[in-house]
Amino acid sequence: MALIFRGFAAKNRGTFSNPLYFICSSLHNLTHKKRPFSPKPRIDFSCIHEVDDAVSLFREMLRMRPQPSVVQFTILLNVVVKMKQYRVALNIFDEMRQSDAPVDGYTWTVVINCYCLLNRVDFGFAILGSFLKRGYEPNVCTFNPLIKGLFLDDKVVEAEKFFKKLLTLKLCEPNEVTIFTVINGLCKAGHTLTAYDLLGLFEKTSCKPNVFSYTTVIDSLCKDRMVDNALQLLAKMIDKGISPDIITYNSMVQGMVKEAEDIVEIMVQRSVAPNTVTCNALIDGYSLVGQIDKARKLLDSMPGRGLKPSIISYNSLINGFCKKGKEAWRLFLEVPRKGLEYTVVTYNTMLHGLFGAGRCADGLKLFQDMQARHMFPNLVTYNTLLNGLCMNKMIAKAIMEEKGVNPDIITYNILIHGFCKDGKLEIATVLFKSLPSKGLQPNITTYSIIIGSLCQEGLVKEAKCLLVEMERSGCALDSAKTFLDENEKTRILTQCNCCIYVA
DNA sequence: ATAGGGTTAG
Repeated sequence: MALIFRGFAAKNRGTFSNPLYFICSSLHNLTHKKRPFSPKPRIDFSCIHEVDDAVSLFREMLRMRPQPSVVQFTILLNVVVKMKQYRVALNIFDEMRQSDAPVDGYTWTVVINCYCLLNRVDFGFAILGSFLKRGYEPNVCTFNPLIKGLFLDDKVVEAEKFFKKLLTLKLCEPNEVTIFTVINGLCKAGHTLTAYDLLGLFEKTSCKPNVFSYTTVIDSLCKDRMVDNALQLLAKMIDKGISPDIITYNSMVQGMVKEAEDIVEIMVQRSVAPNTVTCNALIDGYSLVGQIDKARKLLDSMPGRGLKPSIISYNSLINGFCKKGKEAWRLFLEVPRKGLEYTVVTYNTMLHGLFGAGRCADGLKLFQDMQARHMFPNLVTYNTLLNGLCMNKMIAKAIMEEKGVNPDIITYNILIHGFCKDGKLEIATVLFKSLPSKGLQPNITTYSIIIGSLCQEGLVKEAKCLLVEMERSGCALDSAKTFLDENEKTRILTQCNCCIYVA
C-alpha cells in the first residue's frame, strides 16, 4: 500500500519514469493525500493533455463517491477554458447543473468568462444577472472578464462606461488586471493614444499600472510606428522601477528595424535572454528591409544559441527571399527536412512570390499542391490568387464563395481595381455600390481606387461627391494609422484638384 | 483554497 501511495505522489509530481506510474494510471485519476484513507479524493489534473481527457475525467468525477468538491469541478472547468474550448466548458457546466454537481460563485465566474471569450458579452451579463439573483457577491474577478468581453465585442464606449460605473458606484476595487484590461482593450481597438494617456493617469493613482499594461501600450505604439514614444515609455517604466520583460522587449524589437539591434543590446545588458520570438522578429525585420543575408545568418545561428528555428522563422525568411526575387524554393524545401511543417502562411508567402514574379503556372501548381496536402486555402490565399492570376477575376471570386470563404473588403478592392484598370468603370461602380448590401464598408483604398479612376475619366464632379462621402463615412479616421490616411487624403485631393485644373 | 491579464510570419 505504502509503495502504491508513494507512486501516486510521484505521479503528481509528473515523474513518468517511475515504474509505478503504470500501476497508477491503471487506477485512473483517484489519488489521496498523505492520509491513506482520507475520505476526500484528490484528482490529478496534470494528466489532461487535450479536451477529450478533460471530458472523460469529468464523467469519472460525476461517478465518484464521495462526490468531488466544488473546487475540483471548478478547476476542471477552468482547465477546459484555458484550452480555449469554451463551448465544451459550457456543455460541461450544463451537465454539472443537470446532475446536481456542486457549483459556487467561482464556477459561475468561469461561465461568465466563457461567454465573454466567445464574443457573447450579452450572455455574460445575463449570467451575471442570475449570479446576483442567487445571492453571490460579485468582485473584481467577476467584472474584469465583462470589461474584456465588451472590448472583444467592439463595444468600446460601453466598456469605458462600464468601467467608470464600477469606479463611481464603487462596485468593486479595480486592480492591476482591471487597469490592464481597459488599457489593452483601448490599444487593440486602435485607440493607442487614449490608452497612453490613461496609463499616465493611472501612474498618479494608488493602483499603479504593471509590466502588462506598459507592455501592451508599448506594443501598440510600435505597431502604429510611434517608435520614439515607445522608447520613451520603456525608459519611463524602467525609471519607475518596473522591469520590462522578454515580451516587452520582443514587442519593441518587432516594431522597429533600425533600432532593433539596440534593443537587443539593452536586453543583454539587463540580463533578459533573447528567445525564439526575438530572433523571429529580427529575421522578419531584416527580411522586410531586404537584408536577407543577415536574416539567413541569424536563422542559422539559432541552434548554436540553444534556440530552434520555427516555421515562423522560415516564413519570414521566405518572404524576404521572395521580395528580393531570390530563389525561395530552396528554403521552402528546407522546411520539411528540418522537421517543420508548412502552414497556410508558408504557402501564401510562396504564392505571393510566384505570382509577383509572373510565374502563374508555378503558382497554380503550388496552389493545387497545398490542397493535395489537405492544407485549406484561406482568405489571404484567395486574395493572393485574385491579385496574381490573369484569369477572369470574377470567376475566382465565385470559386471562393463556393468554397464557403466570404470575400472581404480587400477582395473587392482587388476586383474594383481590376475593372478600373480594364476601363470598365461602370462594373466597378456597381461593385462599389453593392458593398453595403454585403455588409462591407469601403475603406480608404476602395475610395482611392474609385476616386482616382473617376478623375482619370474626367468625372471630377462624381469624384468630389465621393470624396465628401468618404469624409462623412469617417473611414479615414477609423484606421489606427491616421497619419498615413491624412497623406492619402492629401494625395487624393491633389489628384482631384489637378483634374479640375486640367478640366 | 477554485475565477480575471501581455509578444512572432503572408
